[in-house]
Amino acid sequence: MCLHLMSVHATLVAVSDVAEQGLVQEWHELLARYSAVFTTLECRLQERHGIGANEFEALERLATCDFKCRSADLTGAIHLSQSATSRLVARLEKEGLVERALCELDRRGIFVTITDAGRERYLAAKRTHREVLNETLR
Amino acid sequence: MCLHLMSVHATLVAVSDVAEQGLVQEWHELLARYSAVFTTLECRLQERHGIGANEFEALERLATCDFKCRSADLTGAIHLSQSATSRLVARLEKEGLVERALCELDRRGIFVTITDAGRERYLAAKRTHREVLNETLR
DNA sequence: CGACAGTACATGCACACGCATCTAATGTCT
DNA sequence: AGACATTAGATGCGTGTGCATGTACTGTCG
Repeated sequence: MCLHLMSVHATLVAVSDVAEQGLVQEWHELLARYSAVFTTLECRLQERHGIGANEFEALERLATCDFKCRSADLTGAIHLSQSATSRLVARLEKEGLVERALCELDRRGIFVTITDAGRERYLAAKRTHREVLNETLR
Repeated sequence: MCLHLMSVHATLVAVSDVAEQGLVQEWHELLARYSAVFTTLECRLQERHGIGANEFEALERLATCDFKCRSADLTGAIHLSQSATSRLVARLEKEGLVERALCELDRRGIFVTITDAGRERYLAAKRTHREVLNETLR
């Protein structure tokens, strides 16, 4: 009776342990995968086009979605904090790849628009980006 | 004839575009997934146990693999540069969670071993860690 | 043995990040 | 209209990171 309960308990523990191990393994694979892709992207985009992986994501967003892109929208698209996005936009602006425009309806917000130079840089970097994804995702 | 070639070309472009879009989408999902898990881990591990997600990975590695854990082994296990690993170990040591021991055979290297306090901290944090994985991985 | 390349880890440096906070503008409630 | 909470974005600050380099040690070759 007591043994019976113990074995049930042991089985349950074993089952949850197995499930847990699977979860941990999944996380480690996710981490390794992410890490490999991101590092390679960062490296190759930087050396060929002078922009980081996050900068590229922002440019891509701006190049494809074009209108109604407020700073807050970018924060949602790329996975960064609001402050990091703000500085990211500042960097891109300093490089002349984007422009900040006041939003007349809500003068607290700003519109971020991509410049011609930004679009050009994006199109060039896009090839490298896809190339890296091809190499590193499976 | 010319039209025929053009349509073949157009089809090939379309096919490769579709494949490319799939790859991009896969990358965005990977990024979003990683970001959600890591951020939550970082946040909850920090507030409950005073360690970051990378610190936890290092402790887990040390707690389970125990012997022959050189600093370089850690660099391989967690996805950080050699210098970041060095500082990570320094932080853990300052908190009394690990110890650095000289390696007699090769006096350039060091062995990193987990302390009792470190193992205790790890076991406590492990629950939180698994909990977060359960919540955020699907 | 002595010089010289290679390896393991530490460290100076610049920089990107998140958190907390600030500023300016908007909405809301009386 | 005036006071107060809320929101968008900027910024000071502390910290973690990668790159380049430094330091100590090992291995090899003449």
